[in-house]
Amino acid sequence: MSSPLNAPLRRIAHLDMDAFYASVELLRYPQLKGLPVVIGGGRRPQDEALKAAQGERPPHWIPIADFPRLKGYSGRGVITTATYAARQFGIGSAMGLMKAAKLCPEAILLPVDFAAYRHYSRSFKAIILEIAPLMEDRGIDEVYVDFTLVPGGQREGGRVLARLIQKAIFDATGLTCSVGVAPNKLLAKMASEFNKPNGIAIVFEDDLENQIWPLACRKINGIGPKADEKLQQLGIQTIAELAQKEIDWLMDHFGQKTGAWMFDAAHGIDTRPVVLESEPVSISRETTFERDLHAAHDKAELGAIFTRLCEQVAQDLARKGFVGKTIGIKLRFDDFKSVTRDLTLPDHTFDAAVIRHHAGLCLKRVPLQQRLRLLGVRVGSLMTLAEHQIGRKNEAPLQQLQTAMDLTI
DNA sequence: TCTGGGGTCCTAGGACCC
DNA sequence: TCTGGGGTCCTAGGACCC
Repeated sequence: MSSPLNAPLRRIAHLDMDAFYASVELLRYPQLKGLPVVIGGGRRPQDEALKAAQGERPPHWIPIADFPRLKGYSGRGVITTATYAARQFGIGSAMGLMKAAKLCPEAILLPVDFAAYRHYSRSFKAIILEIAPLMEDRGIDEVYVDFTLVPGGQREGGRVLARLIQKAIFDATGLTCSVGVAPNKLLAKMASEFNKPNGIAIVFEDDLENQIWPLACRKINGIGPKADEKLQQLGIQTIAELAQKEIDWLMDHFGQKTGAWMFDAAHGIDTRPVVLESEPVSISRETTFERDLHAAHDKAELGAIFTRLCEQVAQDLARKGFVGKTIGIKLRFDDFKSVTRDLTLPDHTFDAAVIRHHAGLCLKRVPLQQRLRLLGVRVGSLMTLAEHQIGRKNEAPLQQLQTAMDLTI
């Protein structure tokens, strides 16, 4: 390495809460410890019924087998997460609730409670920020933290600071997490999976061949099912095998950008910084219907849902202080194929009626013979309301300036 | 009885401008 | 006078992630 002698090693941590939703629920209902518990549902009438079904049982509990008897039942819920005890039965996230009910009828079903998870999410992130100020938010249960210049961040390669953060989070919330510390985000993310739950893993540059190369390519954040399948067809299973390929070969098979990225990833190279703040690119709302709807036959119902989605997006924009000028829709048909349409306005907006009107124009561009299972509304090309207002103030002088220049030319 | 919701980023073609 | 390339915006689809 050509870095100056006294320069500290770059030490990036990835912290991942252990079984976050399930752990929060177990904090609230310790009686459920050790039992198969499934968290899911997520469809409004059902969730209401689920909460109403509490009766003699503690809040909102029912065996999953009772689920189909709930008012508003549509059978369309999926599992968001399952406890280890439930996983023993073969239940996994994204599985349909009915399939889970077959696998383990006595499993306890809890409704998803995002407000509670957000509360714990804010708590653990606030604790990290007190200890290490350079944190990147990666969703409700994950963060990256730059340990490089934090006091103690270099001790034992980051292990000492990782332990301190784990303890602070556990003391304040009762929740455990797993931490990986490595020279960059890519490796830290992989390392945080090494010793789950409540574990710490430290990776140095020299550990690449021993610790990273034996892993499946799928373990690289960014290689999903499709890329993995293609790699397998090319005879590549492990990261070691990926690392043996020439960059040109990878670019030929996966494109310039992806090929070069794969080459770097396989060699443990990742120069992405820890990003402290970022602004949203788009805001959307979508919903899967309780039953498939037909554009003509269910016109009124569909129209009401469409309008509600637009109003929700408009509210979200206003609440977060954004305006957008690309209005888009998403449809999913009964065969699960989806299409999108969008259009860009001359000016930004957060007006529900404007969004509704242009979303409606988008909808007119889609043939609607097939039944629909999902409808979504999105607003993109965002800017903050504040920026937008400044822009408007400058509009008049700018036009004057342009006119003046036209005259000059 | 299949398959939620909210995001980001990339690609690729066409329009349009210089 | 067809001949070229670069840049940006728009739109549609898809992979991937939490």
